[in-house]
Amino acid sequence: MASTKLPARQRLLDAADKLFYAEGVHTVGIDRLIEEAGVAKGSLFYNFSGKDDLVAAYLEGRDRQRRERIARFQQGLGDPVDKLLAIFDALQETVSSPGWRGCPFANASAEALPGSVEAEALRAFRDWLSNAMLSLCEEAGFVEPAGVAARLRLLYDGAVSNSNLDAQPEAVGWAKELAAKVLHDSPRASE
Amino acid sequence: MASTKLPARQRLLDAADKLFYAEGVHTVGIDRLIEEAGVAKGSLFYNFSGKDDLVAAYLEGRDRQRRERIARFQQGLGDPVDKLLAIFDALQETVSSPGWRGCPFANASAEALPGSVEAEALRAFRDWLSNAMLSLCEEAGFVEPAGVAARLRLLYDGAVSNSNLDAQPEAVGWAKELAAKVLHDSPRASE
DNA sequence: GAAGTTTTAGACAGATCTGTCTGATATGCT
DNA sequence: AGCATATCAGACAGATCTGTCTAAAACTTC
Repeated sequence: MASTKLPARQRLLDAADKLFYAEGVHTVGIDRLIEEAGVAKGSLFYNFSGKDDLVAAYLEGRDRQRRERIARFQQGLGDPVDKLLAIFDALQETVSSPGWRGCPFANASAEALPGSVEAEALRAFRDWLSNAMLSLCEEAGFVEPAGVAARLRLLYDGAVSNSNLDAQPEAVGWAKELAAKVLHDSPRASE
Repeated sequence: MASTKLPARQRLLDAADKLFYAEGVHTVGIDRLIEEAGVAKGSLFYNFSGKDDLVAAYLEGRDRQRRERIARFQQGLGDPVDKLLAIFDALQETVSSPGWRGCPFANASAEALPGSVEAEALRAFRDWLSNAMLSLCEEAGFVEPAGVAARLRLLYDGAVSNSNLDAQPEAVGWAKELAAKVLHDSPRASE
């Protein structure tokens, strides 16, 4: 047999990532999780302070994953406009991956109370992406970087929402196309 | 005192509309509902077959509301392009209303199973809106009506998502602006 | 091999939530 | 008045879910 018996903590994280995303953090209970992970209930509470803690860890993992994916697509690009468009390429990969079921942060916090770990994770990722877009728009020398960034954000959100709800992966392509148009048409200060 | 003591069914619908939207269909339990409505628990099950039935009724009401709002903004307009843009005006009103907390259908079905009343309600509204947009794009004589409609849908979804998650009501204005650009730039068959 | 850490299986407590049931009471119609 | 419908208050059942606890076993590390 394989010698790769991962520690309980890791198996729980794997099970959480799979089940929480596929079925929802509220829907999946502790019993389902430990069964999927193949660990005892006690191990969950030994490694995590509770379900919320595991949910937070799951969302942190997704957050890190997304940032890394975007960074990977931006690697080697110098032009900030190219970097902005690369964000849509990263999204294309995200929504094309098997089992795509929409933004994990939005799903988890859809009916969560403000201040919950779910709501905080959503906010953290959104703020990071918004700031990243804004910085690139400033770097690109747009006269109104905030306005350009906001429009890109709108297209990004639309693509996420649309690709999920209508199961249309092409949505990201349309969004990128419109984003390119916005970037092309927006006035830039002469350098 | 006022003689306007509404029947239990109506008071339950009012309470459901308020609480389900504000706090989520999963978060709000039966006890909260009957307390808010000021009815006995028995009355809930006398008028509805169960919580799901009440959820369905709540979502049906929201669906009707949205369609009526769109119809109201389209009233008197002849040009299909104007009617398409009027959809964004209706959305502007929607997201500007106090207590806006995002699309009720998306919220309710965020973690719902496929086939649930929540998922069905979401699908019903989405299909209706997509078809309405497509019909108007055809009527307007676009060479590729489906592509134009899909792009408008993307902008609509982006505006909904963005206005909620970032609390930016201006998002709808940007979406309408981009929609106008799409409608203006898309090729139309000569009539 | 001894000591400390990690994991196991599962019973159990405590909270919560949907839905049922009862029996009395109110309301509206004829 | 009389009868069907609608509503009331609340106890109760049954399911589910998070988290605790226990006592033994396995694994690590020195």
